[in-house]
Amino acid sequence: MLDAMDSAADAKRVTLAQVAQRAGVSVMTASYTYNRPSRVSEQSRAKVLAAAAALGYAGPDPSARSLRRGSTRTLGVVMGEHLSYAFEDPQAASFLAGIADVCAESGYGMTILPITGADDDVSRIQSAAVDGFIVWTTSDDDPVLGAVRAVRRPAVVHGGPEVAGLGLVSIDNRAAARAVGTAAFAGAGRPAVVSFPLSRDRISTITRGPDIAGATFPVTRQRLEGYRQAAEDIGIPWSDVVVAVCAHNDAAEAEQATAALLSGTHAPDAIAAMSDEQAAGAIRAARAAGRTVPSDVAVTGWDDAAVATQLGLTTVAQSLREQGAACAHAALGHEPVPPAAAWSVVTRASTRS
Amino acid sequence: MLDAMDSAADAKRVTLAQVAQRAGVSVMTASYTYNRPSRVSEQSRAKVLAAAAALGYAGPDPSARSLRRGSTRTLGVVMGEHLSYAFEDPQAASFLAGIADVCAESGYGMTILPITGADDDVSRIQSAAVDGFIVWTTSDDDPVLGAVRAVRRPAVVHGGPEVAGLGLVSIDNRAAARAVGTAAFAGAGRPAVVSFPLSRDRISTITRGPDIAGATFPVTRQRLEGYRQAAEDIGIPWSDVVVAVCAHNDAAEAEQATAALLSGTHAPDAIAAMSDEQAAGAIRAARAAGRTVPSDVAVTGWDDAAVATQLGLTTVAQSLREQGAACAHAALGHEPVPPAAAWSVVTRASTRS
DNA sequence: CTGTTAGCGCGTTCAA
DNA sequence: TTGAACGCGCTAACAG
Repeated sequence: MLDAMDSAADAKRVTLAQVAQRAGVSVMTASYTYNRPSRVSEQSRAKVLAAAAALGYAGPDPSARSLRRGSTRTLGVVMGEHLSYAFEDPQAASFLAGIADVCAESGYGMTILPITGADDDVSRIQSAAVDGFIVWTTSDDDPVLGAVRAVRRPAVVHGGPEVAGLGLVSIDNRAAARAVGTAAFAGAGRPAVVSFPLSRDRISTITRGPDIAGATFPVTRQRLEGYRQAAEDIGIPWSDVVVAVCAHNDAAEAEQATAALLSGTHAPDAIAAMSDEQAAGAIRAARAAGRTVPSDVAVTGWDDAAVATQLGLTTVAQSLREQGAACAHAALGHEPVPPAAAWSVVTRASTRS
Repeated sequence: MLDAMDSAADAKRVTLAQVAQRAGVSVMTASYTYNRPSRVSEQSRAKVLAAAAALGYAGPDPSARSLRRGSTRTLGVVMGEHLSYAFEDPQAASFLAGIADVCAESGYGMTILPITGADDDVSRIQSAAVDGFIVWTTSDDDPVLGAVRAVRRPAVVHGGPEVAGLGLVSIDNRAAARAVGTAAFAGAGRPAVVSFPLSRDRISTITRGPDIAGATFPVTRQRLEGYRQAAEDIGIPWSDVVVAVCAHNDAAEAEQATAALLSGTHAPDAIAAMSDEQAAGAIRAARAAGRTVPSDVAVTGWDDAAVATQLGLTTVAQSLREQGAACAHAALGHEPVPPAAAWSVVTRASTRS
């Protein structure tokens, strides 16, 4: 009965062997028709394609092909535990676009691995049918990193942390922070920082000279180190620098934090943020508090996004898109991981210097 | 020699069989350790995990598992030929976030299939190792649609076109356009439209009463039909309605197009756009031309994005995130495709009524 | 240009 | 609770 139904009309699962049989050729000829068409005579090819059409065969099964070839032709991207974050953050979007560019031209797919922060993250990594991994910046203690390393496939981390056995694509955050911090703090007496979270608990605080070494997000840590250096360069000890740690990269939260800073007794006259979004929030708060930028308070951002141009923000320019592409090339084994990505400080009207 | 190297230190490709052998159990026991841990004695499980650790075995091979199970636990998303577009458009980002939500909670991966517009798009679809497809709105004649249908896996189209055999998740664009168009055109004598492209060639033009039926992007077509209806409702024939067709969904291009409309001899006093981005561009152009919104020219957007709140735009509210989730559920076979997604007109200060 | 052989690594079957 | 055999669907490596 089953055999009787197993005809073209039903065709739940048509195999290459069935196609070959119907076409009156060997399975290999059918396989070649799909994989090396030039190695098959015009005649055979036509017969195979006709049989495939008749049976409703849509091409070789991708899983079987992957198993046989030992390659999935797909790259895995791990974007951190905020699912939506990946798509809502414009910088992350540029990064993904860079990966997509390379995948498209290489004929690769791009699998976004949803990470939830729960224990099963590790098994999601293990069971991902991908040839290589790209990990968006995370904390030193993220278990995902161990899982990615354990599967022994090519893998690259963007931003940090640096993990033995995995590549790293990043700018020199410390140097860039020192440079843009120098612009932010020029002529200032009370420099402040609006920061990304220090660790995965994402606690918001306002403190002076927080412990930098204890921060487990390496990108945050390195930028704080750069800002500390910039403060010390103008003779301000880190313990005098007020740092508003925000839970998320978000204009609204940065605005609130900046408002708090400015209403305090030791209101800053210079603010180095960690993103243009945060800087935009800081500027809004400054204006709401009746301050003029940059004369009353200088502000710097990071990333040189569209909003930076609009607001005339001094900021760090880097190409997340190129970095995404570099990660993809490295994960594909096309190119070695480049030593360090390019960055520059773009000086605009939001700083004094 | 090869055997000598095939030890834990090298361990290029460790199989479950090797793990089982080293653990002194059968392959099945090892398999159960990973797939049905409860069916294996504590002892055996420990032995298997120890052997796995010793050999550097990272878990069952995903491709082999997919082949055997007949399921990849991955959903494919087809986002159209602009690779970066998917990530740069905030609406598309929300949509992807909705899909990601569902994939995360279902333990599924999410593969973005890079579409280039070239002939190999079809083969990319065919060779995608996914259990189902979600197709972002495209044109009636997009070859991707045929390819998706041909693979006979669950598939959903968002927005349109409606394809036999594929599900459709969309709002009623025609009804929504008529409703928001009515708000836009209230009290107007010279209504105009700023439109998405009509077809895949993405030609920009400014014409009166363009041929609606010839538009191959169904979403554009349906919205134009709604706008025509809204114009006719106030006694203006479609042939008198000026339509600026933009190549892309982009504030800058809409601004330029609106500037052209307003400088013409028959300057509009009401503009219905197809996105909030476009509406934002239209408002900028109107102000630059010395017009007041809405008294000189009313403007409406679409999507109720953040910019709509900022600008006080009358617009169509819909949740792309929920629609993304609905697509994912349908593609997973969890739920049937819902009949039609919810929408509403949000009236703000950019219209007269 | 075409066919034969031999698995890729795993998990479902059935038996013990 | 565990084991042995088999095949998921396909393609690399060889002949012919």
